[in-house]
Amino acid sequence: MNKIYLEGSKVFKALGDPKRAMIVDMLSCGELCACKILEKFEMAQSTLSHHMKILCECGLVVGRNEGKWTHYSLSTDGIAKTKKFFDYITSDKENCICKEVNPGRCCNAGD
Amino acid sequence: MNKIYLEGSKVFKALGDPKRAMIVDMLSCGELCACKILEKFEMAQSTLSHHMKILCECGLVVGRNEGKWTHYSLSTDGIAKTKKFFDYITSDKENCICKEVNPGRCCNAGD
DNA sequence: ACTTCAAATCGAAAAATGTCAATATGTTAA
DNA sequence: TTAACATATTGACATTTTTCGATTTGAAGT
Repeated sequence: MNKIYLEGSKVFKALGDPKRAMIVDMLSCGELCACKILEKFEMAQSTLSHHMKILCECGLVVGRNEGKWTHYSLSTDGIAKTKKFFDYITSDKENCICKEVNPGRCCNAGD
Repeated sequence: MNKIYLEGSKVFKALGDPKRAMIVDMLSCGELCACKILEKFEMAQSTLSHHMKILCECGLVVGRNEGKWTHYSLSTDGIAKTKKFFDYITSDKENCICKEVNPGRCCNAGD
C-alpha cells in the first residue's frame, strides 16, 4: 500500500468517529480545555484522552499544556493538508497516483 | 450523538481505510469497472465488493450496472457535500453546533 | 511532604472492521 | 437450458477500535 494513502487516510480515520468530528467542530470556535470538552460528552476521562491523542497524532489538533490543564485547538496546517489530500484524490489529474503504483493499467487504459 | 456528525462522519470513515482512499483516487481519473479496480489490489473479489459498497453507501461513489459489469465513478455531489461538511466543522462560526447541543457551555464561555 | 486536581497510560472487555472462502444472483453466450 | 462470467452476499475468523475502571504522572496549593 502506497505511503501517501496510508498517511493521508489517518485524518479521515480520525474524523470517521462522530464524536471526534464533534470535538473538531467544538474546537473550530477556538481553543478549549480538555475538561470543557469532557463536559459535553457522556464519556470517561480516559476515553476522551484517547480521542484527543488520535486527533493530535493525525495532525488536525494541537495540544498546549498550561499547568495541569491541556488546551486543544485546531491546526490550520492540518486542516489545509487534509483539504489538499481530499482535493487530490477526488480531482482529475494527469499523473494519477495509481499510475505510479501500477503504470499503464490505470484509468481505463484499454487492454 | 447529533445526527449531523453521525451522517457526516460516514464519508470520513469510508476514506479512513487507505485502500478505499486509493480506490477513490483511481476513480478521480474517470469511471472504472470493478474488475479493473480489482486488478490493482491483492484482495479477494468479495473484499473489493465490500469496500465498494461502503464507498457507495456514504455517497462518495456511484455504481452503474451494464450487463454483468458494474462501473464505478465519483459522485460530484458527494464530493461537494464532504467538502462542505469538513469546512463546516473546521471553520469558525457564529452558531456552532455544540452550542445547540449544550447551549451556553461551548467555546470557552467563561464560568 | 502531603493532598488535590487534570490528564495520560495501562489492562481488559465489548463492539466494529477487514478479510477470505463459499455460495448466490444475475447476465451473456452457446 | 446450460455454461461461463462478473458481482454481491453470507458466514467465519482475526485484527482493530472503542470503551471503561484503575493506576500513574505531573502540577499547584496547603
